[in-house]
Amino acid sequence: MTTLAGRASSPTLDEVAELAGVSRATVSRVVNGSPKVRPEARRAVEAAVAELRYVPNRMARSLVTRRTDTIALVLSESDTQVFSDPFFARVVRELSAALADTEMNLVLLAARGEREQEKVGRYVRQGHVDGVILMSLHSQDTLPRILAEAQVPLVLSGRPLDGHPVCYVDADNAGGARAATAHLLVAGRRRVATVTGPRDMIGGIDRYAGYRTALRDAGVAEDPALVAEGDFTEAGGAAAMTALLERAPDLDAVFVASDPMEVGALRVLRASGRSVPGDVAVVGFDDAPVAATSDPPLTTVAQPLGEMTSLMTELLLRQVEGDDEVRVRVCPTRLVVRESA
Amino acid sequence: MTTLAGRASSPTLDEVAELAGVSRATVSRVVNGSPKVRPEARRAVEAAVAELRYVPNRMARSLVTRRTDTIALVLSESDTQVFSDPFFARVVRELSAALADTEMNLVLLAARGEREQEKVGRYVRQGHVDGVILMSLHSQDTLPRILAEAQVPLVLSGRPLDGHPVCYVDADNAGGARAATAHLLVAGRRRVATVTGPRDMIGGIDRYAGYRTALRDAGVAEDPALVAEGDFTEAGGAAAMTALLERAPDLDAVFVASDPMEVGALRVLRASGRSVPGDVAVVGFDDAPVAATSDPPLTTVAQPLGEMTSLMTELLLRQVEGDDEVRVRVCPTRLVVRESA
DNA sequence: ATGAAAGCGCTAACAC
DNA sequence: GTGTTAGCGCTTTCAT
Repeated sequence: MTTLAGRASSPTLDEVAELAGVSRATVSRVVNGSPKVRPEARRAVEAAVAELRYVPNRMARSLVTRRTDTIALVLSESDTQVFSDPFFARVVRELSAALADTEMNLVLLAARGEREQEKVGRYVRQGHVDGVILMSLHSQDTLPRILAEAQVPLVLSGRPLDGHPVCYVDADNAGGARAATAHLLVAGRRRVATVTGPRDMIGGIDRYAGYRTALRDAGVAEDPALVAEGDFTEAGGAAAMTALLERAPDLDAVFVASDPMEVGALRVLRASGRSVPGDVAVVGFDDAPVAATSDPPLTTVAQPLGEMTSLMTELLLRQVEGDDEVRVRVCPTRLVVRESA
Repeated sequence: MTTLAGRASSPTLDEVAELAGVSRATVSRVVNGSPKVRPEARRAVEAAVAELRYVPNRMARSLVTRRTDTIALVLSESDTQVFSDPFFARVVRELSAALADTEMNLVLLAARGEREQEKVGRYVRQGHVDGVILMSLHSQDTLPRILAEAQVPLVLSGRPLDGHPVCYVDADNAGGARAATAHLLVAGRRRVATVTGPRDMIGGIDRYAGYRTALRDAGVAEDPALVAEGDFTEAGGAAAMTALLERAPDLDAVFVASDPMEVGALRVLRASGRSVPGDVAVVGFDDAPVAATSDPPLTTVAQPLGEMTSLMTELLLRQVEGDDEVRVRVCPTRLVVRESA
């Protein structure tokens, strides 16, 4: 009992060493799993550790190892609520899964607005984390630059808009959009519209580019009346679809550049009396399996989110281990045909 | 240029001291804003800090101060996606707002499943944070106990189900539900149904209790056919509403225990051909301002989320400063009448 | 007002 | 295999 008496502050390595009758170094070896320790001594140390409920002081350890064993997922946005986005929820889940077997910890940092972004930058520069995975959503974001200058291992989720030479993992958004659009054209659709994402997000840009490529490939001229910009939200998708129906009532297909927007677009489409996919064929970009709940299941472009997140952690951990190389990965997307359009 | 030559590792206090021509101690004083330093020396130090881009090493500082200046918001859940919940998004926003003027940092820790919960427990015990705000959603959660035993400053969001003597901030869920139900009864509604939350969440329990209290106050017997359990999601609300309409087609009012559920319930209600609030009056519990987007605006019970989060940080920071007292706050909820039911 | 010096708790050579 | 020792970068008495 006396050993736990002064429980004001937690026990140190020395106290464990004394109780176990060995030196600090040996305790350290046991705690860090070094094999060069006699089983006998090891047991004594383990007993002492258990009795004192010893937990190593991270600050002391990090001060010498220069490692914190934690990485940050930072979410940079101007004002919108990333958190409500099921896509983001999935990324978090996949990331913690990827780190589950590691002894790496994952912390989330939210940076809305300039002040918070600077706070996050400071946090990172002070050495709280070994590396960061950055989800920066809009082009005018300053955080990518701040973090790049902080000299901290960094992996971007999504290709940076400014073409900065930085490590990133992206989905083949253009390829997926192209495949989706081509699928509609091949099925005989002649008036293929699109609900795009915002022009300042890489996903919106690339998916629109893919749509255009498919049209060009098929020798179809682009009709501005068939293009409406959305904002990746359900409401935005509904608004864009409404605009499309007004401008081009004869459209017979639509490629919707995101999941939530697809839900909104479908609602408007059905409310207008059109049947799906009878009158209008729809292909959506499946960020997260939201569409799976829509009825009936539609053809979608699937993102390999699991693969992407494990690649991001791999690339990041490599940098943490000292790899200087700037690596880039673009994961293939694939068209999942769920009905005959 | 030579001063930035070896930019491999960041500059230390000594380097700044040498460049400024003062001692480490003085640099430390300047960096920490001590007033006991000659303006002249201060300027020299500031110049050196700027030139070297000096940033204090947090680990070294924390090792001696025993403070990290960061608190964690930990989200404990078994499997559901808290992240998709707009309520949670609002809490995060309010919390960072409350800490914006502080030099406290906020990190989010997601703990899904037992393994991650233990990882979070370890993270906290190792001294990475000065305190934690815990959003534990289900009753069988082990994290509250783990953290309580970790001796770390702790504030729960929501009253703990097991009545453990711990600091927490809660909304007056029972009072709000009671007011909502009473409002419906006073308006002359005779068949007041309810869509409850889960039985293992404090919010679900307390709001159901409030509903029952209101019935008892009015001398109305509770009818099991008028009670359906939801899961706080939109889909769950829709399912519960469907069940209610089947079991009690004559219901003329319903108290819905959460925002997303209200959206689902309204959809079902309207699809059934009933007018709202003509045929069926609806009052929902407004966790986040989702209902504001529903049409028409309905009467709701509003939670003072801003007040709650600032109370949580206040209570937590007090503990960090050494306050032992176990304090508890229950914030009043208020009925916002938006239409004549 | 400033500097010298003593640690904070830990890891990592280095000797034995 | 184990102990001794020297720091990691910082704050904080204590003299001056």
